[in-house]
Amino acid sequence: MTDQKLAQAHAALPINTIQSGDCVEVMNSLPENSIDLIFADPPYNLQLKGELHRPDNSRVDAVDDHWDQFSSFAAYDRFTQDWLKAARRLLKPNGAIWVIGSYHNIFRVGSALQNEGYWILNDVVWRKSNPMPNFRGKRFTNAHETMIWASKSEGAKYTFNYEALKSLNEGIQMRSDWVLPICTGHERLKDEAGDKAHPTQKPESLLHRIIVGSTNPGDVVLDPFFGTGTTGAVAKMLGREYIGIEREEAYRKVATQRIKSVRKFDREALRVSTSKRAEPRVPFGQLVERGMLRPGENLYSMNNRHKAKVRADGTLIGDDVKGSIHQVGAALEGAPSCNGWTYWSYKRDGKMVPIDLLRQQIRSEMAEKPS
Amino acid sequence: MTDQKLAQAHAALPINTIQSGDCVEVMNSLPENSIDLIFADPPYNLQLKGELHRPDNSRVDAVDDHWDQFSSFAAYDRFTQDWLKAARRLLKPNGAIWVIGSYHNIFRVGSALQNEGYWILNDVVWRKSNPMPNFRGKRFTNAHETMIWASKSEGAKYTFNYEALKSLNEGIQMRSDWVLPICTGHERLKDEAGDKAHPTQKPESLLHRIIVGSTNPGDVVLDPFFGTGTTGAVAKMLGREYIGIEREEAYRKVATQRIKSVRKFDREALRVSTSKRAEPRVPFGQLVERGMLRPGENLYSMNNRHKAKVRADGTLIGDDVKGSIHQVGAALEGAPSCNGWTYWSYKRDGKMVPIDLLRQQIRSEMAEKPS
DNA sequence: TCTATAGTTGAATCAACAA
DNA sequence: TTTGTTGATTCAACTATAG
Repeated sequence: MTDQKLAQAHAALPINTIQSGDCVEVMNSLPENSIDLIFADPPYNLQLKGELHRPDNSRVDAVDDHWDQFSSFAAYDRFTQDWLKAARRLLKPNGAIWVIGSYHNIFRVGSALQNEGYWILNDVVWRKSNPMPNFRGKRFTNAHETMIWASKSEGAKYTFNYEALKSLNEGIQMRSDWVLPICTGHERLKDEAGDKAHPTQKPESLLHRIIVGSTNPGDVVLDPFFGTGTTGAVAKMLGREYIGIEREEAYRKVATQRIKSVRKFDREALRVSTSKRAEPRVPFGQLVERGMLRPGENLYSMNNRHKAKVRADGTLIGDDVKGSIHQVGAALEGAPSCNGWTYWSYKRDGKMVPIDLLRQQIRSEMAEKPS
Repeated sequence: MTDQKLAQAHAALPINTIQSGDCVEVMNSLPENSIDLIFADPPYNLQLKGELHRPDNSRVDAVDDHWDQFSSFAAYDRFTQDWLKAARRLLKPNGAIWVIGSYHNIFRVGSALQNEGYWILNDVVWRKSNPMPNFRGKRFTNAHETMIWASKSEGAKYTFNYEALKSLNEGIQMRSDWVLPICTGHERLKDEAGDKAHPTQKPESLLHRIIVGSTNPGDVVLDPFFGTGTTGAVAKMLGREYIGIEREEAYRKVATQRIKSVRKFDREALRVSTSKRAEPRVPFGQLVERGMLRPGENLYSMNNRHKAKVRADGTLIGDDVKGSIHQVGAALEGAPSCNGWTYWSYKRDGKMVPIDLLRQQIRSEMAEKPS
């Protein structure tokens, strides 16, 4: 499309503004088939009950905002269907949508997307490198969120910048799981009181990948739950146009200020923080789970003076001691610490084999196809 | 539960067998509230040709002859609702279910779970270390599958072997993303022709983690889509009982053969790390009764900022506060709660000794001579 | 200016038991 | 069923302070 035609098409749209009001009403007021990409971070309907404290007795600041309250799944489903319908009307035939959520809501969202005629292209998992732990030890650390990427309909020619994503990933095809840190530090916006401006601000790195991967420069990106405007900020950096919709004035204010201070990237700045991968940590338990060592099997110390039995949970049990490979090794040697990986061997065909060889085997498998 | 009672409860169940037939029919023929864990890997090919059947064994309306998205989803939803309903009837009140799927079906499954009254505990991502690449470069490498872990209902006391899973992960709390390789090599079962016996055989490592984490030895694990019996094989290894249901005779045959050759791990190897919660409760007053602490003696807080006096009835009295070791600790710290066992120390020979050591002493005496 | 240590925080459906 | 008591439980980053 020429610049002139592009300008014409954009003229009917409130490009690079934040609209106030209900997202469905605002979306219905915009022209159909006009948007290239929609990114949506809808309320998750967390349904939190009481308070939660950390083991040090500090209180967890929960997401208890009014906008996350729904009376039932049915009410949440109606809300979801309404905004997805309005969003789909806006999308160009070859446009696409990304929606992010957690297990509280993502299954409702995914079903609604399918029901409304969207065509799911991938679900992508955001694996958080620094999630909040499960303080009471009652469940798994909630260490990821799920994003759904869908085209307007089956067979649509959606945008996918395969090579750009591949180069973002050190030359390897981008996978459906992305390891990225949560939004903290200077990136996390604060209000006048110094508290977080928004309870669920998303990291720019996430939007960077999405916008680079599924739009081209000049495309229009709409975010119906704009919040503090991460979508707008990243879109502007990357030379895309944005339209935000946000009900809360406080959020609109913060977002406006934020985006104003964003500069469009020059080519040089377009590099992405590619954190160097450390050697992946391999838990000993994985050798057991994967059947490389069998529960009940004996391990033998390097000096052949001690032995210990492997248990199903990846701990060892020796004479009067049990614990990790490191703990048991240290206890048997009367040493303050011990590297269990180099201390223990197992027997195969009458020969002693260091368990560290098994770790190396796992590491080499992981190294072939990193994230 | 005693061994005798366990045997009685199991008598009504076809323990350690593979039932043939439609999973809904078979499940409805089993006694309610009898199963500890259900693992399900349901079919998820929505375009599949007539594989879906209702409880009455009638085929779900043709998906292949007149392709229609909505009727296809509706049919899959009915199928899902039917088997989830039958499964929930079977579960003990504190039982749990795991279901695995991909973006094609997992959103339907997750919504159905919530609609049927299950309570989602986590969604867990299986991050494949060696997935098949996306050859055409049109989407992201599909590098994960999603599992949903749910209890029978909200508030149920599901089994979660927190410490065992933490041990499997080298002492760090297990996260909701699991990095495990797909099933290949010797583990991948072949048919007579040398082709893979089943298209979606799951790795044993996956089931190892699930069964160690959410069952105890002797528990009954049911798999309504048994396939080549990974669930049964791992359950047997880990000293759990299994019930498989499978329509296809070819799969039943492979699974039977496979499970026969599996050896159960020895008893000691099956014992896993347990949490402190499982240890017997010791009233603080017992330390006073036994003369380990004298009435009138002072206890000192961990941070050495507070002290309190022990009274003959096992309560403490500090400045303006009296009550249990926990209540006084909480009051002095201005905290909502406090674990008095780890908060207080006493003095012996000029040194501070945590009172928790005295509790451990009592516990070890109890272990020697169980009442 | 650097290093070491202590403190803070993040979309969270986060207890069990006895009276 | 409700209420009160006991007591178990955290990981990675970033920020602020002290030395």
